Amino acid sequence: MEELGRHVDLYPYGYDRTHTSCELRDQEEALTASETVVRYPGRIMAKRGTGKTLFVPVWDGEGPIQAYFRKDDLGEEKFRLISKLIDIGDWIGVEGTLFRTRTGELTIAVKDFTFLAKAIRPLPEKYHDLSLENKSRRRYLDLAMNLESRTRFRTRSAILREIRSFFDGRDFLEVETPVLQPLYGGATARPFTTHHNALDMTLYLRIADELYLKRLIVGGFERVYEIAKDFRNEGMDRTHNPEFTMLECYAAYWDYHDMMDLTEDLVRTLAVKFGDEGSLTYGGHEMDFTQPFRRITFMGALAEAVGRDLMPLATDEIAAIAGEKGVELKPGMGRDKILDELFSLLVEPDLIQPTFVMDHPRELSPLAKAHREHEGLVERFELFVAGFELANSFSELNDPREQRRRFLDQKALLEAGDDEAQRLDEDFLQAMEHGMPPTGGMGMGIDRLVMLLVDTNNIRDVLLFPHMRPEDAPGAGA
RNA sequence: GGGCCGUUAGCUCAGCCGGUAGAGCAUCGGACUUUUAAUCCGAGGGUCCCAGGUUCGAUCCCUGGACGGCUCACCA
Repeated sequence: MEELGRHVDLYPYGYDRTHTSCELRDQEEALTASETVVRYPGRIMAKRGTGKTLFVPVWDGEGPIQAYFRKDDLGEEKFRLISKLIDIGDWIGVEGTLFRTRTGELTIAVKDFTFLAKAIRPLPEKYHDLSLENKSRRRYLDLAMNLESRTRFRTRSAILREIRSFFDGRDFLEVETPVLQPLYGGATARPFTTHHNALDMTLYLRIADELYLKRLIVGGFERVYEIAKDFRNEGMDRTHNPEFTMLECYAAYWDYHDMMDLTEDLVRTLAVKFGDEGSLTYGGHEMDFTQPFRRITFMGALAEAVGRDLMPLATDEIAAIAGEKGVELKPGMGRDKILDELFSLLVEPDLIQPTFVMDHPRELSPLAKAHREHEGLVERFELFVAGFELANSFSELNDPREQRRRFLDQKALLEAGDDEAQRLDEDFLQAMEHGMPPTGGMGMGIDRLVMLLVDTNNIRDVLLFPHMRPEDAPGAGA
């Protein structure tokens, strides 16, 4: 290091690149014929010396190009410096002409080279994958070592770009609403809590965007969407990270049927773009998105699974059936909660092909509008794919009087000890009292969507920096 | 939060019945002028996750803790 540092600048300020690795490959013929001198920067990923020559694969953002150092070309001193002092992991720029070795590898015959950044820690070993923990904890190493990993995250980016283009093309306005909220709402979940010093007040990290986006509908924006991080203070596992990305969209004058058409259109568009002609393989399941998505009702699917219509039954009768089917009944579970558990157990696992489940029981959906025909139900749908919920949508409740009653019901649940019950948001109610047009709304979990499209069963594979406990936790070893 | 499994060199991993530890890659020294996981010769590198306990002796057995993986519960 010291010896090297005396000779050259190890951390210069830039490098004038003439070609990327892709461009070198694409323009090989012309560049080789004209013996053009190219300048190519990247990271050294291996080092193979044969005495008075040295072969060094140099990777840029897209892939490798081999650099070839030859003593006769560089001179005794420079060749010695290079072959001794460059290491795997270093960033260098090489200048020279393009040729193919006799084994057919596209290679730059190096005339000159510069360090761009000297690595003082080694890259991990290249024959085995990093452990899952190290991949997640030190994503930079995963990305440095695995082209598939880079590709997966590029795909995630492309999916988000496609979603934005989909909504932009349908006159939806992309907006940003607060992450820090004095009151959280729009979903049932425990929040992260923080504190604003100057105002000396408690603030919450949002668990959903819903109530702010609806305020915008009240304000007169007819179509809005937001792609944003939400935060939920719940357990972490293969499909849950404390912060995750959610898409929410709202359209004035729409009901949940309109929203269902939009959702189907969006998901099909993505499946066509990122799948194999509109079909996707996920966890060994083959799914076809080209056909119209199946549409079933919540109670209808349950009736089929149980063998009888549960709608007319009283709570204790439903509880008895649920108990028989293996639902773990807890005290305080209402009728709709039991139905929901029964549905999760009996119906959801079989919803592999894209399926809309419609018209849910009312209690589970405090922000959805009552069903226009069926007492006790709301106008809601969930989209299931590969057995998990991908999207959730309502004809949004826009009657402020009814909304207040629903909030009061939730408040009663809260006081009864349900710490996930929704809070009464007076400011939101006041907005709604000014009049919210009939509105359709939809939310979609983007991380799960990406998991589906890239066929992985671990959310950490689609999050660049998934949440991990600190390696050196306070109190470790105590 | 519960259950099961794991934590050993920079990385990926072996380590038998309790006797103070190994491989490959990486690193360092040497040989080699077209290599592809280059090859060949040689060397260095360890708080065996942490704290207790049992034992003449613990990487190994026991207890507790930390972190990780799978899984169940909760949730998206």
